[in-house]
Amino acid sequence: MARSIAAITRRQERTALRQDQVLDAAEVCFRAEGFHGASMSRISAQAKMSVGHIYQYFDSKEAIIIALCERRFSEFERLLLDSEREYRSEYASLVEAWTAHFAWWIEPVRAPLTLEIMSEAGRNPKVADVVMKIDRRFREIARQSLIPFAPPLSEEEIEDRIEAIVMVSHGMTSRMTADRAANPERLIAAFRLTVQKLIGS
Amino acid sequence: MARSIAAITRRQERTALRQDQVLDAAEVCFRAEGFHGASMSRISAQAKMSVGHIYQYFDSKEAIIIALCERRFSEFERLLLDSEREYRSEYASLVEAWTAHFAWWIEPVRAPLTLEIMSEAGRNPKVADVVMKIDRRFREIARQSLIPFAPPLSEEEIEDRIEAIVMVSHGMTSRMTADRAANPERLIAAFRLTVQKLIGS
Amino acid sequence: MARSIAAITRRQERTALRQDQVLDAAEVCFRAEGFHGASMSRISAQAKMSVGHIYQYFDSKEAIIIALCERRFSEFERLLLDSEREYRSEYASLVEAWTAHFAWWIEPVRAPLTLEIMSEAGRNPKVADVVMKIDRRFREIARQSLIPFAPPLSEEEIEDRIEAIVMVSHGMTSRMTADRAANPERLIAAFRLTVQKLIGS
Amino acid sequence: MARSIAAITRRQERTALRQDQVLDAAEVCFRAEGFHGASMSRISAQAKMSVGHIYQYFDSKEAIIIALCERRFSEFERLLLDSEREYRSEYASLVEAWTAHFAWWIEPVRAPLTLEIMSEAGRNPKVADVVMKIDRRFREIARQSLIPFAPPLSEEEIEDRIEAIVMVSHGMTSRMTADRAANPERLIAAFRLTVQKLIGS
DNA sequence: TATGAATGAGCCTTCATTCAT
DNA sequence: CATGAATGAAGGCTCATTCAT
Repeated sequence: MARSIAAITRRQERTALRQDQVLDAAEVCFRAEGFHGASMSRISAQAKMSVGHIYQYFDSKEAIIIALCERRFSEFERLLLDSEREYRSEYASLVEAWTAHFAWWIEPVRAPLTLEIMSEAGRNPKVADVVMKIDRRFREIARQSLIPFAPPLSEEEIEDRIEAIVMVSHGMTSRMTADRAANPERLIAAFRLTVQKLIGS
Repeated sequence: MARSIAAITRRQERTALRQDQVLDAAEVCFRAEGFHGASMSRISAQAKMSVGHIYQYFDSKEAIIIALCERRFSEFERLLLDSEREYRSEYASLVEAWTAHFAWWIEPVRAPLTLEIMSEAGRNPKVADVVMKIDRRFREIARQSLIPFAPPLSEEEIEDRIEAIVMVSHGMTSRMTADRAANPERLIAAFRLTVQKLIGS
Repeated sequence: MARSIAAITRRQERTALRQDQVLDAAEVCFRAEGFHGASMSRISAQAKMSVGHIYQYFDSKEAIIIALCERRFSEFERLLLDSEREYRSEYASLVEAWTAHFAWWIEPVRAPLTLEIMSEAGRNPKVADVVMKIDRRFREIARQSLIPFAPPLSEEEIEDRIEAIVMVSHGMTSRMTADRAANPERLIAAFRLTVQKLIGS
Repeated sequence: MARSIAAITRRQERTALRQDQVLDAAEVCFRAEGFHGASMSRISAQAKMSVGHIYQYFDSKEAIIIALCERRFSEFERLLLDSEREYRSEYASLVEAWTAHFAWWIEPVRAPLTLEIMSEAGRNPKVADVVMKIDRRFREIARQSLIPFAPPLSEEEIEDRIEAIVMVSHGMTSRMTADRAANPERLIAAFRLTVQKLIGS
């Protein structure tokens, strides 16, 4: 029995490993060719697995897309939670924490796929759901961080500020992707400035 | 002779008409399925033209994509130029003018395709070129509008502000596309707030 | 009435002119791309006529192919007849006359299309008919030229020699086309040698 | 391990089998419609394989054409080598050996495709390369066979004779293809006559 | 006479997915 | 568990031909 449980666990681990192997490959392909441009056969080559084998871990190409979105956002969520504890209700610290988070988003290997996800969310409800989930999650956390500054701010003012920050962060991703010449540091500087202005006293 | 000139003119008009007919159809299809998801045969059905006929006006599907990007951006440029004259160096007027412009961007029929364009720009240099052109154009205009506020602002501070505004505007498009539940008015309110904070005294 | 006849004549001349214009263009295109590879639209561009206009002179692309074959062979026939009178029953003169004729065939602009015609004749009965006609015509003439040498040759021996000469001439065309490095003069030398050996005493 | 090797071998055999299946079908189609007239879908029907499957064995239609040329010529080369040993420096034997070889070429299922290959070689460098290779190969062998007759012949005279023989052989193919009424035996008789005259004492 | 706009069938190729091994 | 052979629909694009002007 105990042995059987161990076996099951081992199997699950292997499955998780294989899935990541596929997702890593898919990420590379999707980044280079987009969701529609990438092909299962190229993904399988990149993953060094046979096509048939991939279908043992994912029902369809779309399932890979969804899983990739989820993985992407759960990484971000982990990042968010890790640093949440360190937030103090100090203005400077908050600005820096957010700046750091969104710097993560625009790392050149990340931005293009994120944008592809947002674009796909406009057509594919499943993708839209994943996006909406992380969006809500981030706003909760952001709200908690902003409440210490609340006294002078109405609830609505807080929401506007959060929306604004979400928008700039999306915008960074977009600029980073669309403009080969974009300078990440400049984008981050502009981001920091915006956040400062928005939550500054 | 006069007749021949008239004939040529008429032909040019018809060509322009047909091209627009294709671009309109392509816009609908691309919005619904993305650049790569849409098929020439569906575009041709939407345009009520035969596939072959479309190829008399555009060399390839990619050429349609490029033309669509250009059309999109030239509309925006016209909007920009039309209102440029009305800018006064009044703070309120400037904020409102910009808010109006970017409200144009996020009209629900427009945003998804814009995001698709940005995403495609990350892979397709030709699309990236078109995007870069309009980006530069907008920044020039924005710079002129911001100069009256310049005294207290260094050149670098102006550039940061422009970059920030560009980012929020991209972010509006992204949010509008990815979040079916997004409320345009809220997005615009957040946009206005950000601009106010950024160029406010 | 007389005027009407003149008008008709003029029209016929114009028609012939136009047809040649098309055939010249088709020859260029067919040489470069083969019968199937060449397109009516490219032929029309080369001919500096509209597609529709071409269809006023030829019923179909196939009709152009047939007409081209006929023109090719009637040129050759004219060449043949022109020099027939000069044949004397002298051995040297005959060899030289034939060598000259077949040198005409392998001029680099001519050979590839001839081979294409032979290949097409294998599938297209109409083309085969044209080929057969010129073949018969040539053999008649050749037979007349060989009769002076007849005394020592049986009818069958004459036919074998003619067949052999026809074959070498086809072979020149094939070699000239398929081997970019082929040296026309060497081919002609080999042709002359063969003819000498065949009809030599 | 042994099993794995056996498996690999079996796979290779199957691959070779499938490739031949495709080449056989392509040969039938190309013979009937030419390289450019034949369609992949018709080839796939003839091969009783799906189109997609064919593309697992050949990169493109052109690759099939090339492979077919190579197969054709390697069959001929094998024929050549097989009988090379039997050559004796006897005149009669040589004439008969060559006659037999070239009789192989003009078998009715073979000639049309050979001619198509020669025609295609005029446009397609890859095909031209294959043709040139077999041509060189044949000439080497022919040269060796002729050397015993060399004493009275200069090197140049040998080359002329070889060229002549090559030409007649191409010519047989051309005649066989273009003239439905051509009698193979007559063509072979004419071929034999030519060879006799050329290498006869 | 002359144009080229218009058609849609057909081209080569690639695709996501299934299944025998 | 793992492979890749197999499918055939669908992809972008070109074609010969017709016809309104």
